[in-house]
Amino acid sequence: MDNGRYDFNAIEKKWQDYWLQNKTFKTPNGAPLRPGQPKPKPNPAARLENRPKYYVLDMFPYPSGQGLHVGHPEGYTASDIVARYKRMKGYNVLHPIGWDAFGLPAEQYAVQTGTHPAVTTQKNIENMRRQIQALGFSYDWDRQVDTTDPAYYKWTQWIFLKFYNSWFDPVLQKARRIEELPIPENIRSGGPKAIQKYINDHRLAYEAEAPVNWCPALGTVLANEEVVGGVSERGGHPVIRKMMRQWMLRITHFAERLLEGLEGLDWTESIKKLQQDWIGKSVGAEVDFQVDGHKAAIRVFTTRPDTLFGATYMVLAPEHPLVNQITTDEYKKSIENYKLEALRKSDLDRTDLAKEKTGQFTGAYAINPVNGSKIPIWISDYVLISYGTGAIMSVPAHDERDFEFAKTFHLPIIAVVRPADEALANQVEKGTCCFVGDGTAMNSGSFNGLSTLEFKEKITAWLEKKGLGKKAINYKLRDWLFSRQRYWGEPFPILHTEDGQTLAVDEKDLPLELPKMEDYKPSESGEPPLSKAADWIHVTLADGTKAKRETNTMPQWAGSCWYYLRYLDSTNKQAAFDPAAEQYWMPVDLYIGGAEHAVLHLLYSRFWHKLLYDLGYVSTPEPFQKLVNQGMILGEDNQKMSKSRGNVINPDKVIADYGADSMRLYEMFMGPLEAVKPWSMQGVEGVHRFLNKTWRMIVDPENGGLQAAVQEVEGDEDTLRILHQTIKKVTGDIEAFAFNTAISQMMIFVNHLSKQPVRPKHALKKFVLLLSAFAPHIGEELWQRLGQTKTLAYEPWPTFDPQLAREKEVELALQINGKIKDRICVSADASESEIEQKVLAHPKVQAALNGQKPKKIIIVKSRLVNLIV
RNA sequence: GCCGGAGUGGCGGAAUGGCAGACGCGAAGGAUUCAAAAUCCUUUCCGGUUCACCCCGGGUGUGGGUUCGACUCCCACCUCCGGCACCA
Repeated sequence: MDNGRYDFNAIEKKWQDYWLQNKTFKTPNGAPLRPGQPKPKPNPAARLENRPKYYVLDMFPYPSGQGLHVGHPEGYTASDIVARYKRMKGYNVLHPIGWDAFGLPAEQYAVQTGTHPAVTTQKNIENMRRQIQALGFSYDWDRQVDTTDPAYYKWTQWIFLKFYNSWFDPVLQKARRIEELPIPENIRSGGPKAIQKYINDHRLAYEAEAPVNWCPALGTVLANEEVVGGVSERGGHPVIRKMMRQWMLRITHFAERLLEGLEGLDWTESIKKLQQDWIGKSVGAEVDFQVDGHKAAIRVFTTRPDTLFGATYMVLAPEHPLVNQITTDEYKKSIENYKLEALRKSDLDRTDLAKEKTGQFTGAYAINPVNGSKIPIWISDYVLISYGTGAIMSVPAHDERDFEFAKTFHLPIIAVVRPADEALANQVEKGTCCFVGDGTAMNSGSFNGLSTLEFKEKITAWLEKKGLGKKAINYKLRDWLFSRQRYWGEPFPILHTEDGQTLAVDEKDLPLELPKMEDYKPSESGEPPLSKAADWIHVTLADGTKAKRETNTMPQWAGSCWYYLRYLDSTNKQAAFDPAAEQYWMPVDLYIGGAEHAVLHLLYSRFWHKLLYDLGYVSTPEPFQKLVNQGMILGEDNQKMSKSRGNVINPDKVIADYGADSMRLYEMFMGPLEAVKPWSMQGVEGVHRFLNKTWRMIVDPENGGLQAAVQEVEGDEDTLRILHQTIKKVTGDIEAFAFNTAISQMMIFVNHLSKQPVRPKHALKKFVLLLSAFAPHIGEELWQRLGQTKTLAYEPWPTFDPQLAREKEVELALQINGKIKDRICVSADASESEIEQKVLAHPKVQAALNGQKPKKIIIVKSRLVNLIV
C-alpha cells in the first residue's frame, strides 16, 4: 500500500495462481434429468454435479497477433459476473473459453513473414490466454478447445460428413440420412450413374460450379457475407465474379426452420429482425408466361399477382438460360454485348450508386396469361439470376424499379391498383407516379373493385385452377459457399477418384490432418495451396483405385459452428461429445458477444445445430436460449478505436496501472452493456479510487490488519437498511444485466460505511461477496482478511430482508396542480388519510386553497401528493 | 432509399407514467501537508433576484397531443449511430 493504494499487483497474482492451482472453477458434468424428474433447486450445499446447470458462453475469440482489445473484456466480464453469481446461487456453472484459431489473418501474416501459421497461432494463443487469465475470469481451463487441433477438427470434419451424407426431406422438413433418400423410378431406370447423380444432387454438402466472389489479392473465394460493398471484408481488396467449382451447404432448405426457430428465443427483437431480414421470406405466386412463337414458357415469381393485368413487359436476368433461345436474329449481337457487359461488372458496379437502369430488348414477346396481350421481353442486370426464377413480369405502375426501367426505355405503364387518395390515384392513372401500396383493383377485367388482399387470394386460386401458376415462397437466403482456396483451414475429408467420382473419407480415418507445408502461399489462379502437397494429395484406395484428395479447405466459420458443443466434453476421443453431457448442459443459457455476429455466425451455428438435431445428436432444436450483445467501446475521442487514429486502449497497460479488478469494474460501470460508449481513463481512476476506498473500509493501511472500526456487532438501523438495499439492488441488477447501476449501489454502500466509526463485520462480509462477482481478486483477499480460509467462489449469495431494506420515513413531494411546492416527511406506512390530514394542514396548501376544498387529492405511495384546486 | 437503436448537466450516465440529473468523472473552494501526492469536507442543470439565507421561473433533440401528472405513452419532424441495399 502506497499513497493509499492497495497492492493490486500482488493480490491479483496471488489469487489467479490460487484459482489455477486449485482448479477452483473446474466443472463436473452432472447427470441429465430423466423425463418427469423434478429439477433440483439451486443449492450451494449440494454436490456440484447434483446442482441445476447454467451454461454461460462467451463468443469464441480469434487469437489475433494484436492480442486482446478492450472490447473483449467487456463481454467477458459481464458473463463472468453472471457465472460467479450463479455459482454462488447454487448452480453448476459451465463457463468455458477456447480459440477460433483457423483463418485468414494468421495465414496472411505467415505469408508475409515466412513463419508457419501453426507457430504464429500457438504464440498468439499463449499471449491471449495470458491476457485473459490476467483478468481473473472464472473459466474451466480444462475444457479449453482450439479449432486447429486435429483432436478438435476431427469432429468438424465428422460433422461435415454428416452434411455430406444427409438430404433434406421437404415433407418432414428435416434432414435425414442419405441412405433413406427415396430414388424415383425414372431415375432408377437410368442406371447406377443416374442414381449416383440423383443422390449427389440431394446431399446437404454438395459441389457446384458457381459464380463466386473471387478475391485475387487474398487468393480465395469469399462468401457473399464476406464481401462488403464490392471489396473483401478483411483487408478491403477488390472482389470479382468468377465461375469455379465449390463446396456448398444447403442452408436454404432450412430457411423456414431457421425462421420459425427464432420465435421462442430470448434474443432482442432487433437481432431477430436482422436474421429474419437476412433469410428474407416472401410469399407470392409463380406464374408461367408463354413465349410467343416458342414452346418455352418463362416462369416468374411475384409477390403481387394482383398486378398481373398491369404487366406490360418482362425482364430476364442476363444469365437466364432462355435468353439465347428466344432472342431474335436481329437482336443477337446487342444481347451478346449486353451479357458480356453485365458479366464484367463487379458487384460494386451492379449495386452501388449507378442506379441508372440498363437493359436490352430480345426481340421476343410473351403472352400475358390473364389477358392474352403481347408484351416485349427484355434482359437487364437489375434482375438477379440467383433470386426467384431469374425472371420477372414488370408492372411499372406499381413497382419502383419497373417504373424507372419503363421510363428509361419508354415502355407502357398501365395502372391496375387505385390508391385511396384521389390526387395520387389520378397521377397513377396518368402514369406519372408509381404506387406500391395496397388499394382497389382497376383495369383488371372481372377482378375490378377487389381489395389488394382479396385479389391476391382470388387470382392465385384462379391461376392454380387454370394451371398457369401456383402459390410460391421465396427466400433471399442463398446456399452457403463453404470452401476456400487457402491453406490454414480444415481439410475436407473428401476424395476424387480418377473416373470422376466423389468419395467421403471413412469416419474411422478422421482426422484428416492438414499436411505440414513449407509453401502455403495462395495462387492467383485459384489453385489451392494444398494442391502442392504432392505426398498428401495422392491416395490409393483398398481396391487399388487411385484418387486425389480435395484441396480446398473449410472457411473459418466451420470451427465456430459447433464449439459450444465440444466444451461439454472437450477431451472425448470416441465422440464429438457424450450425449449425456449434451442433455445435461444444453441449451446455452446465456450467450454474450458482439453484434457483428448477429447474422453470420449465429445463423450458421443454428443451421449446424438443426442438422445435428435432426440426426439425433443433440436434444434441443436451438443452441442459444438467451443472447446479449455488448456494445462497442469507442476511443477517448468518441471515435472507433483504430491504430491509424492512435486512440487504441491497451488492456495490458490498464491492468498494469490500475489492476484487473479496476479494469473489470470500469468496463461495467461505463454504461449499459449493450450501449456504444467511449473510454475514459479518468473513469478508470474513479472506480480504482472506489476499490481503494473499499480496501480502507476494511483493512488498516498502517498495519495491514483489520480496521479497528470493524467489529462483531449487529449494526445500526441505517447501516442494516443500506446493506439490505444493496443486496437487493445488486442481485436484481445482475439478473437484469444492469451492471452499471449495481456498481453505483455498491459505491453508495461504501460511501456510507466508510463514514461509520463502527462497521459490522457481518455486513462487510456480505458486501464482499457481492463485490466479488465484479472484482474477484480484491473480493477473495478481503474475504480472507475477514477471517475466512476457503475461496468465496462457492459461498452462498447473500439474501436480503425486505423489512430491513425498507425506509422508515419517506419524503413525499407536495404538488399543487402538478407543480412541486414543498416536500413533507411521513412514516413509510402512513395511511392515506393521515397523509391527507398532514397535507391539508400545510401552510402552503392552506394558502392555495384559500378556504375552499380541493377538487381532488392524488396520493402515490412513498412518492408524492398532488392536490388539484 | 428501407429497417433497427439512440438523442437528458462540461463529460459517462440514473430515473415500475409520480421529487429529473442517482453513482462516477471533471471543475471550484476549503481542511491536512514545509510542499506535493493521497485522503477528507463543501459547492457544481440553466436563468433571474439577492448570493446571507432563501425565493421565483425555465429545463430531458424540435413541434403538437393524451394525462391530475410525460425523459417515459401517441403523432409529425430533425440529428447521430448500426444494419441492409435493385431480393420482384
